[in-house]
Amino acid sequence: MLTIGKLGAAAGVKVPTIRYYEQIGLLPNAERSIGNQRLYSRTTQDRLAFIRHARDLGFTLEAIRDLLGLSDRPDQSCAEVDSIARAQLSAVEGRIARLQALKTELERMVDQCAGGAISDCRVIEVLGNHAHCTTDHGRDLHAVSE
Amino acid sequence: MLTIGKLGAAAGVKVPTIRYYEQIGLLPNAERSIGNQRLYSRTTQDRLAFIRHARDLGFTLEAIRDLLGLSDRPDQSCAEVDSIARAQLSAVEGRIARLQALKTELERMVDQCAGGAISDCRVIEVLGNHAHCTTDHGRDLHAVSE
DNA sequence: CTAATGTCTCTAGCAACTATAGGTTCAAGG
DNA sequence: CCTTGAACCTATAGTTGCTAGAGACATTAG
Repeated sequence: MLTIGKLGAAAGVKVPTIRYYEQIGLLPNAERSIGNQRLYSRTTQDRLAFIRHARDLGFTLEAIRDLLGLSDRPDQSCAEVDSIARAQLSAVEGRIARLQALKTELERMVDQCAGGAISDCRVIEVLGNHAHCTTDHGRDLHAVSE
Repeated sequence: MLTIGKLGAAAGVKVPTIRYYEQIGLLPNAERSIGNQRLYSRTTQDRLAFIRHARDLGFTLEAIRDLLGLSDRPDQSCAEVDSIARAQLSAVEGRIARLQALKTELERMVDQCAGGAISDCRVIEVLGNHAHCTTDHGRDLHAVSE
């Protein structure tokens, strides 16, 4: 059995984050020692590693909750798992496309900066006027990963 | 003079967002009508357009605050403006690289899914074990744009 | 004049944590 | 055995950039 600190170190997750995951029900309520400290088994360590890895891949906690629920029913079809993963993939692809457009615009901006006074600054100029942009960079809502 | 609703429509910013910007000091306290409603001039409309555009390009509100402060001193060097823009560019570039790694991993995951039962599911398997990954996708903290 | 829409303030909520405060428990050293 | 310090506990508030709601006042169209 591991203490919360050891578990965190092992999984690469900070201690308050583990308590937070327990609080929102992603991790089961931990067993407690006589002195009321949390104790974790191998099973929980695996579960936390799963969560951590999925977070690294940009899945939301809600998606992870679903994936964990599905992984607890090993005899069912993995169609739903697949669809969650595909949704995540296409979210990532969309986000890349958006960022590419931003990158183009930002490059144009900084390339045009001649290093003079602010009154002539292209960056300020461009920011003040969207008509200077070549790409249709829209809004980038809902980041795929924190 | 525009009411807050007209201003929002003109700039593509929602009304509560405008009030929020005023609250955090990004926009000056608006003049008021006799009935205590906010009234906006052309100047404020430009300022809001600037903010909106910079947000679209992924600048944080803090960065925008700095840019606005700088743009109010037109006779100074634009070196600082340039450095903020370059920082944003490199943040975007880093983020693209990260997302490319995620994309690779997600594609591998979903490509390997044969559509069988969850017990054989590659997605669950890969998520449970980082050793299956080819790329070193780390953590993607601090999204460049919300 | 009335009804509908727009505006006002204030408060709370979202994701996914992180930080702080003030207290308890545990393991090691003297 | 006792003390010190690290690690743990709970509970609450803060982060970013908004968004949503409640309940009251202002404005405008018919």
